[in-house]
Formats: sequence, C-alpha cells, structure tokens
Amino acid sequence: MTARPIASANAIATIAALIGDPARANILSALMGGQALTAGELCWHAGVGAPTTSGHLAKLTEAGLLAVERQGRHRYYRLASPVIAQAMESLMAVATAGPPRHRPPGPKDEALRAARTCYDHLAGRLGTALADRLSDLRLVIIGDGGALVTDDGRDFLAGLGLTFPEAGGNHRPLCRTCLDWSERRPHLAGQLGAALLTCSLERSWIARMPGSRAVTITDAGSKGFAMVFGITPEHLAPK
Amino acid sequence: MTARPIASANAIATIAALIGDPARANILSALMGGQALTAGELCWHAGVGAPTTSGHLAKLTEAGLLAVERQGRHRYYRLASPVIAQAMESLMAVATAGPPRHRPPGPKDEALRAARTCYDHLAGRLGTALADRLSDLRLVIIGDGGALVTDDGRDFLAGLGLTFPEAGGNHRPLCRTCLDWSERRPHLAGQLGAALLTCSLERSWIARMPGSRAVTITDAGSKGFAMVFGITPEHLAPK
DNA sequence: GGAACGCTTCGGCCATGGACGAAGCGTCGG
DNA sequence: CCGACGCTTCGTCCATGGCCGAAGCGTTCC
Repeated sequence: MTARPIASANAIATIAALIGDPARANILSALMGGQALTAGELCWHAGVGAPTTSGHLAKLTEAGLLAVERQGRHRYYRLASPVIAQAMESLMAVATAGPPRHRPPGPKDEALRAARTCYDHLAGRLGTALADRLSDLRLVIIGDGGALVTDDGRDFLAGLGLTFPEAGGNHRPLCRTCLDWSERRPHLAGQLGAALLTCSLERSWIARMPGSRAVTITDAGSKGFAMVFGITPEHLAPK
Repeated sequence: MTARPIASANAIATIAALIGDPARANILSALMGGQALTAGELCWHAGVGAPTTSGHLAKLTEAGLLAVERQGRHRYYRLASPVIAQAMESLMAVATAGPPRHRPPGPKDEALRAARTCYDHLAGRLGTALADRLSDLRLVIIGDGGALVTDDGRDFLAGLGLTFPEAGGNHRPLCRTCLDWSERRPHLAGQLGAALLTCSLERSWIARMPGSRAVTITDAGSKGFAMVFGITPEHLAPK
C-alpha cells in the first residue's frame, strides 16, 4: 500500500538528478555564459577526465538539456533552451537563500559580483544598475516579479539601434526580470536583456573574461554607461 | 591541471542532488500545496518506508529546504521558503519543455489540469482563467514575465476584502506571474495569488482534494467565479 | 502505569552510477 | 597517406547513498 504520487514529480527528479552531479553542474554553469563550448573546454570545466565528460554530455543531450553542433572535429555544446538557465538561476537562488551558511567570497567571485553574463544578459552590479537606471528613467517599469517596457523605453532603445517585435504571441518575452543571486535584486532579462548585452559587447563597453562568466567594463564602457544610462562608479562599487 | 570552476556550481549541484532523488522529489511535490504535512503523510507520498523518509526529511531540513515544527507527537514539515517552490516549478518547466516526450495524461492529471494549488496560489485552467479575466478587466497588467496591479485592481480587490501593503521594500512581491506547466501560460502568484486562493477557500468556492494538489470547484464556486470574475464554464473546459 | 502511536536512530545489505585506462572512430595537417 | 588530434565507446572498478528491519525515544490515550 505504498504511494501513488503525482506523476510529474519523477520528471522533476530526473532533471534535478541530472543537474545534481558536480561535474554536470559545472558543465551547465560554464554554459550559462550563453556561448557554445567544445567538449574539450567543458571537460576542463567539469574537472573530470575526457571519457567521463563525454558520458555526462551524452546524458545531458539525451535529456534535452544541451544541444550539440558538430563543426569539423569539434563538437560545440550549448544550453538547449533559456528555461534551463532560468532553472539553474532558481536553484542558485535556493542555494544562497538557504540558512545563513558561510559563502566564501574569493577573488574570482568579486569579479562575478561586479559584472557577469547570466545566460544571454547582464547580471551582477552592472546588471542591477542598468535595471535601476532604466527604471528611474521610466523606460521600463519594474513591477513585482516582472517588467514592462514603456513607450518612452521603446523610443530610447530604438535610438540605440535596438528594435523589437510587438509584445504578445508566442515568441520570447520582450523584457522580464531575473533575480540576481549576488545582489539579491532584479536585473533585466528577456529580449531586452539580451540586446543590451549584445549591444554592450559590440561597442566594446564590456569584454568577456576567458573561462568565466565574468565580464570586465572597459574604459569606453565606463564612459558609455555613464553617458547613455547615467551609471556612475558608485553604482558599481562593491557593497 | 584539472579545473578551477565557479564555486557556486557546487552549491547548485548540492541542491539539485537533493531534489534529484525520486522519494525526495515526491516529498517536495507534496509540499508544493503550501500546507505543512506530517512525516507520516510525507512517508506515504514519498513511496518509501518510514525510516527512509525520516532520513530524507532530515537531509532536506538540514539543507534548509524544509522547515519543521513539532506539535504533540507529530512533526509538521513545510517548504522553508517560496523560492523552493519556484525552483521546483522551474524544473517542471524544463521537464515539460524538453524534447517532445510522451507525457501520459491519466485521470488524476486531468483533475490537476483543471484546478490545483501551486504552492500558495491557484494554477491549472482555473488559475490561468483568473489571470486572463483580471487582465481583461484591466485590474492587473500582465506583461512579459511579470504583472502589475492597477489602481482599479486595488479598488476591486479591496471590495473583496483583500488589502495589501504598498509595493516596494523587502516584503513579498504583491503580484507576479508563474508559468503554468499544464496550460503553458501564466497564472498569478505573489501576495495577490495567495490572497485569491485563501479567499476562494474561505468562501468554499473550491475544496482541496485530499492527498493531492488538485482542488475541485464547488457549486458556490461556479457561481462565485462567474459573478465576480465573469469566468464561464467554457473557460474551464479541457483543451 | 501501560499500551499504542509517531517518528527517529542504528546497522547492514545492495544497486546505481561515476570514475578512469585503453581502444576505436572521424577529421585535420603536412 | 600517415600521424596528431578531438571525441566517443567499451570494460572495469569502486564508493556513494538509498533502502529496510529492529530497536529506541518521546507523546498521547485509556
């Protein structure tokens, strides 16, 4: 007379178990940057040998968490869908929200806290500062758990060369918020968030740090973010 | 020369591994209903023996996923925080979004699809219908990934006897959206979502089905939802 | 006070699955 | 065409951890 539980619980368990292995979590974490990586690079990130990594990648791909693309003798793996990144962030939120455990800051973490990519958009102090400024300027309205782009906001973004399809329909949300795990406040995701990241990279306002999700703000970036969004160094200072 | 990965990946793995066990996933799923359950009830949901369940509960509590409260000779367990439920929903979204796997509907699933609780708010066709109607009536504005309550909405809710603190600050979001895994469209969560569920239960518009997250709509509920929100039987019909 | 109950702890069994070395494919470079 | 390279498959080892029965502790009921 044992249980007959809700069927979907097993589906959750399957996915969670997949993420629950340290090597696989490292792989997924590395891919949260949004760029596709080769099996070799992921092997390095995973911290295990090549055969083991290959097995993990096969499982993740089989489960639909990763997508793979062959290119020459390399195989490029990437997250199969943004919802995967979202789930990872949710788990990260649980991990940091838990009991007041010691969370070692570390030097590399400081870089991550300052500015990093979160799948395909900006996070960290830079990400939250952008969200704050856009909100202050009434270009987006950040509500509880979500965000809307105002007409002013559309005009402003068009001025930056960023245009978007109309809201609604089945395509990707124009703008949504994403809880920043280091700042504990929202930053902007969705099409808008992705466009801001792309735009910042194209203008060389930020540069990716190799082997990390962290990004550095260039001199041009300091000027650019200040000029366009009014972001001051104080916004980006730790604490 | 093995890896030096991002520290937080291990934190994710720990949490995910915890959720990744079928018995524990069942326990967490059962608690998604928002009410606290005794170890014995959870034992039934978990589908394993009492000693095993006790071990799982200890692990989950130790990790900060569950909170426990002793009451007489019973111990009531509940999710330690809403972010846990959010993470579970994210994982569910990944599970259903994945490859077009067969997902067996089943009779009990139909009840879940019709109306169920999602942690502390309503989901399923009833949940999405409520969200739709509130949106149609311009009481809330459902944007991409988020929701805002309008002034009209506040007045309307006040008329139902529901009042909320001002937005902003550190307290819980007034209203946010939550992706409905069965309808693939948003329903309303946050304080507003919780209040709607409580209100519906108090008025006996809905009744919990024992041992399940599903709820049934009472006769009074059919009238009430139609009268107050304009929800018709068509809104609640399958497909 | 004693028995029933709810839950946890202890001890031991066993399967799952993650790890690596060696070998097997495909691709690129000279 | 051969060797180096990138990645995967195969086979094997081994530890982690889930599971249960028995026993222990605290609470409630009669």
